[in-house]
Amino acid sequence: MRSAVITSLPPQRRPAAHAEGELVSLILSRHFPPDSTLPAERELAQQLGVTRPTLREALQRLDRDGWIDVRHGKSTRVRDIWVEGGLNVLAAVVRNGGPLPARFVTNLLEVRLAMAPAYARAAVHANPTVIATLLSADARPTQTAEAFADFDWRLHLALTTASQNPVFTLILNGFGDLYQVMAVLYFSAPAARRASTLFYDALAQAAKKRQPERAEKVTREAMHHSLDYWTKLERKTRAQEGSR
Amino acid sequence: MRSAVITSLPPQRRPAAHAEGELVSLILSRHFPPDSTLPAERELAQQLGVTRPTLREALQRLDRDGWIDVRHGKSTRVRDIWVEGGLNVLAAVVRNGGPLPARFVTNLLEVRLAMAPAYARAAVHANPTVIATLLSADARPTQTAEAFADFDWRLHLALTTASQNPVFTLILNGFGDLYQVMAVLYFSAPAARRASTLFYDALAQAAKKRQPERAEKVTREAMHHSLDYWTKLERKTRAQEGSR
DNA sequence: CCCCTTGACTGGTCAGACCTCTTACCTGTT
DNA sequence: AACAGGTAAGAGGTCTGACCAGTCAAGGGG
Repeated sequence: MRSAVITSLPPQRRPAAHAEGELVSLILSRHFPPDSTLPAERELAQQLGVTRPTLREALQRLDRDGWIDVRHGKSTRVRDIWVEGGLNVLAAVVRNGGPLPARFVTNLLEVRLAMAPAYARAAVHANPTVIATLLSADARPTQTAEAFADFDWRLHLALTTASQNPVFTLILNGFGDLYQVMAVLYFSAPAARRASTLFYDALAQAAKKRQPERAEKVTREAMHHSLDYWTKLERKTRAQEGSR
Repeated sequence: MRSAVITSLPPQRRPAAHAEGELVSLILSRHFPPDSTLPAERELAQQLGVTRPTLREALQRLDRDGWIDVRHGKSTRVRDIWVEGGLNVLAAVVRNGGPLPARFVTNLLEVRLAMAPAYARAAVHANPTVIATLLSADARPTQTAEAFADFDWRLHLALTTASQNPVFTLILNGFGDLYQVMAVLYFSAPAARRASTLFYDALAQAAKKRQPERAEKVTREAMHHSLDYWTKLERKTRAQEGSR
């Protein structure tokens, strides 16, 4: 790309992406604290080195995600994302390497623990064969963390779809990007892979026998188990470095 | 506002809002079916009666919400929102009066049933006094559907905040707009208001006595009850009109 | 036959002008 | 002195038309 001589320049975000990323960073770093007000667009555009139309495209996206509140006539206000934001902020924070809440992964696992049993049950109730097929022996992931992460994600997505409740799918989509990242971490532990394999077996059984309640139960146990596992692992890690 | 002489003109959306709304409608009506491709921006802008920069702002927002997939060089693709969309599509669909999935409210109530017990428990565990205060007698809503809807929404929001798990809050924010709309409908039934009052009492008790498990239990029962109630009501309505 | 060039098509960005809404301040009236 | 109205500054919203930059497939050279 470009003159191909200069090789190792950073990815070089395009202007709009640059502006957006920069703003997110500035907000996360509290350079623009919540409830403060952003500089006027003309000025801000100049500061970020983009033109106003470009800046505005970025602002529109940020507004939609809940980072800011732009309204005609008034000056743009910075919102408190953790209070007023939408699910998209998660992905954005991760993309920009911002500081996630300390127990962030735990939080995600808690939410999953709350939802997964419900959609697993509904899925087995409404569409057991699809689940059974997906969990059949030959579709199982190989023994690598990446393969497991991918399979696990697809499984949950399939479960929400099969559950006939699109809201579950929409919520899950909000996690998307991070799920895989954190899942690779999680599945890098052999014990985690073993535990999940057992879960898949149990769920496959429940699906084959068309037992929604059983599916709900095994899912809850599995989600609970992974949450516990992560909590312990986190405690251990924190103890041995004492960071952040 | 304005010359104040002409009174009943439709709200008259501004160009950007118009373009966005129009596109959403066209997608929902399958004029632009999922996985199809949108006309080029220059052409589309002309068709919608806006200029390209304006159209692009709308496109950026739609992209962020998961309606479309715009990528440099390729032509913009329409996504299947119910599969690839984010939580924001809910609000957008409602705003544009699109056809919601048939059992839509039921779906929302199911999700709430899955999550509310979890965050109620966490909230009472981490922050019982806040909950108790919020539920104290003098803060209770008056006997109108609107007051109940508002109070109920604020309660759930407060619970997620107090739960110390921001992910719950972010998810809930995604519902926001619709929650209130559907809640007013729900609470227009006196029986629903009575049931919720009992739930508030029980939750207040659990908070005062610092019993997370009890909070979880009463919340689950209450959510279950409202789901059942709605399901029956829906069945009745459907039976007597046989519409859609 | 394959590779690479090239051009047409699509989105991305720029520039600066002008429109519209919000607000606070400054009038003139009561 | 208090209030209603007008007014202008400053913010976002939109328009114009030109040019930049990816993508992909058709066509020409090795």
